[in-house]
Amino acid sequence: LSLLRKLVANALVVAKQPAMSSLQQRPLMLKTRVRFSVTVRFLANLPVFKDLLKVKPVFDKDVQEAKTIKGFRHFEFNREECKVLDVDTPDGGLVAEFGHMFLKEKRGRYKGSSETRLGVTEELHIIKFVAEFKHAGLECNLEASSLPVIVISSTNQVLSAWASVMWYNTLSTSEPRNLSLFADPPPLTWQQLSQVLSWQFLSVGKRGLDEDQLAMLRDKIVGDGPDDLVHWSKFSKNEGAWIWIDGILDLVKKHLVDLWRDGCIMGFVSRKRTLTLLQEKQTGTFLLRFSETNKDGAITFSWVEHTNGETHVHAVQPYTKPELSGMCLPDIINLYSLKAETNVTGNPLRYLYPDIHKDTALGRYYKNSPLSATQKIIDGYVKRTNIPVSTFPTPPPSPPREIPFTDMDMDMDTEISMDLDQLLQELYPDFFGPGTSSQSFADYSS
Amino acid sequence: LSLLRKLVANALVVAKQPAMSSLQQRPLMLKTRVRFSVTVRFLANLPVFKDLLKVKPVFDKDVQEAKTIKGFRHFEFNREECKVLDVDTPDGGLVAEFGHMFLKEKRGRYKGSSETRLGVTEELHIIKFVAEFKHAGLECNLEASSLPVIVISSTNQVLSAWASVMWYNTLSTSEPRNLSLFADPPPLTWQQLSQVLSWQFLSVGKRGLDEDQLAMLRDKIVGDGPDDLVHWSKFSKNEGAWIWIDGILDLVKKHLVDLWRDGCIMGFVSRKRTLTLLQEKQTGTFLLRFSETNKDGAITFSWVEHTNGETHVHAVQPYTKPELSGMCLPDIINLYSLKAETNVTGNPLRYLYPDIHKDTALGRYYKNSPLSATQKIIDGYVKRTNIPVSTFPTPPPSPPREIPFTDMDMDMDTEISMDLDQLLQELYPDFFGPGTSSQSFADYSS
DNA sequence: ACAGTTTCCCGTAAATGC
DNA sequence: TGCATTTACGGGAAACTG
Repeated sequence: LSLLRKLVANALVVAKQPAMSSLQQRPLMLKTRVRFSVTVRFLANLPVFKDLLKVKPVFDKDVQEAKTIKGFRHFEFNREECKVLDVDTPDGGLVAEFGHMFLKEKRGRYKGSSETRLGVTEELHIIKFVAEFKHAGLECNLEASSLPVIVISSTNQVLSAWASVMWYNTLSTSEPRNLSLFADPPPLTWQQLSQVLSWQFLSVGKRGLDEDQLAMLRDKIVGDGPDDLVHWSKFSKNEGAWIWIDGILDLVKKHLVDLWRDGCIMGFVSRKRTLTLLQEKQTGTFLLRFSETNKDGAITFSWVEHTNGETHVHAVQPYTKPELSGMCLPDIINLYSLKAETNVTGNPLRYLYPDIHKDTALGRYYKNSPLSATQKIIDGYVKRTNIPVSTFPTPPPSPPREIPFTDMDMDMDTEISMDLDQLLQELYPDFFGPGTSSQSFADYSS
Repeated sequence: LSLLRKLVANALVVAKQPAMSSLQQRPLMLKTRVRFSVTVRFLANLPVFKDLLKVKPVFDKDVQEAKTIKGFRHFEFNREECKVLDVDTPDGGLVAEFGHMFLKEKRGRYKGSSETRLGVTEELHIIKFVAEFKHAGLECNLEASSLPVIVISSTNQVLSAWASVMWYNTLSTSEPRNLSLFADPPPLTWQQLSQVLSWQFLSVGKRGLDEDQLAMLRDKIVGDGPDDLVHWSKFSKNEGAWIWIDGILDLVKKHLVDLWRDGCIMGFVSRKRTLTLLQEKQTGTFLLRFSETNKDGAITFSWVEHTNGETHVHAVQPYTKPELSGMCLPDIINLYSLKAETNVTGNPLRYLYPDIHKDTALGRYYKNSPLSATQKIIDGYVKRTNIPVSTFPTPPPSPPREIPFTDMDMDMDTEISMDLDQLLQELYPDFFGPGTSSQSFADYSS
């Protein structure tokens, strides 16, 4: 999520007449000590007022919350500055642009006795633009308000600030501006939240979430509670859904935009459903799904194998962002190999679910193109590629496990995994003996 | 290279008596807008003076160069501040510590008519500490000078600043302090430079450079000129030796400290010498050498192969820092495999030059330990490793080429490589036909 | 002691200046 | 215009602070 650095106040409103402002009701995000610019536009397009209107930005003017919410932070601009509204060249309106502005915190937070206490990314601030208008004995005050602003001091707060943005935006389509929204934040219906989440993927990856993906998310986030409501604290808290989804959004943005846009990634599918879907398909059918445990975004592929009348579904250890920096997912899929002790190697991945040949689905994304593959020597050096290899997993697939957010906890999750490993060891002791996988390639010329 | 952030002025000298200062003659590096601290210590250990000495740091006081060298930058401290010398708790000396200081550039460079023009990392500045001493009618001025200071504004200048530091330090062991050193910088003898370079490796990797390594560097840097002198402009310029060596230092620091410290890396060996050394050894003998073309530090391995009475020496495409972040060099060596069309795979690397088995030399650094390799499934996921693979390079090794810095130029170098490829293609057309290296693994279950 | 919050600063990219 | 130098700021980590 890149920071919004351009704050545009579209309206300068005549005092006491809060007309206009057909603004989208979205809060903005500003980082202290980072430059931004604001443009104020006088919507009444009257060049007559030229040179008569002096505008000045004021932070949190008349904001009640600043004096009632305990610990509410105070900020100020780097400089006190007035600007005269001038004619905008293209369309002739009156504008003033404040450039090179930044925000710094003023010492002395409000230490009221109020019981409400907000996290910094739950504080909603306002930038007001005030202007005096004096002409021919007439005198009146003009005021225009920016959208609500969330002020952060570090990029590590973008995550939770963005959660606030989404929550506020969704609720503000129905309610009027409420800067105390997070003092007692209303829940969202799943219908509302799912739409917002889908938009995030649309915005980052040019494709929203489909019914199946949303259904999986609904199971994880809402569970089978009595109602369809998602509560703010549950959504935004450390182990909540948002941190996980945001990690995936970032993963998509950095490494999977094309694949996601073209619908190659099923992504949000439970293990259980993966099993159900794949076991009916032919050997070599695989699908891509996001890790449900990795908080930083990770993706794995699962594939099905029918041998000797048995059906196995396997899933590879999820790939993380640093790993995908080394090799893109299509190449990984293209090169992935299984290795048995007998040294027979092969790629178990053949058809992207439901039945599209992997080269048809992903061929256009391969970086290791056949062309460059013909060059075995470059600049006198022997070329090389990394081949992702697993040792042949003949044990059956792990039993599916569901991890609803409602009760999710990393420690518990780890324990489940341990039990699972133990179970596997009991069922298939042969596969857990002392192995030699890292040495079992035939030694060269031996 | 991490920035030196602690500037310690050990001496406060009575005016006109530049005694003491058994300081190492090393310039320091300071970055504008980055905090540092200075401690001034009054070496005459007399607590009698307590509360009588007020010290104040002044930047470039009385520095002639600031007024004679064209474009010389001016700086000032973030605040004017005097401090009273106080008793230092442990040893009873008089000290004042200036913390939270930083430097910012003052507008208005000196635009003298002098013909000398220095790069910013060639400017040598001074911080002086001045004190007035008044007692019983007596009055005198005390002054102490810091070591020379190189002021940079970005970490991208550390590279060339460090070159200046080395040059200055080497020359200052014989000459007195000379802030105009780089106006007409004297050359260093190879003897001097080689010692400095060896120190860099000692400092970064706990092991200096041996005779063979220095001989190779001498060939590259001095060539076979009439004398042993290395000139500043040649050393520090963009295509000079330092940028290349610094890239290697950084590579060692980030990914190869252990290997370097234990002497596993021959590193500075020419291609020609690599050929000579390896062709006498048994098949599977390899050595590690740094890339001579990659400016950001890269390492490759060369190995020898005797088959059918022919001897071939091959070198793998060099590994860069980002690649080594994904897998450490010992693991790469341990897992490296050659692949022929017949699907026979194997690791051609067996003995670290001269004849140490690779597991003996590198085994302790393997991250993919046999223990973890026994686990084929983790948390229900199939484990995986990346195996670095090359397609069998049957053509003979590339003809050795020497790249002396004296005439080195990247463009030319690239052309040489192109010619080399063309040559290889003419000699061994079979190996440049349409290949299938990325698909030639047997397809799973086909 | 600790968690939420801010500062610090490297390293890269972009902007600026000459 | 190109190169030298500075600024900008994301991101990770340390420092702060109640």
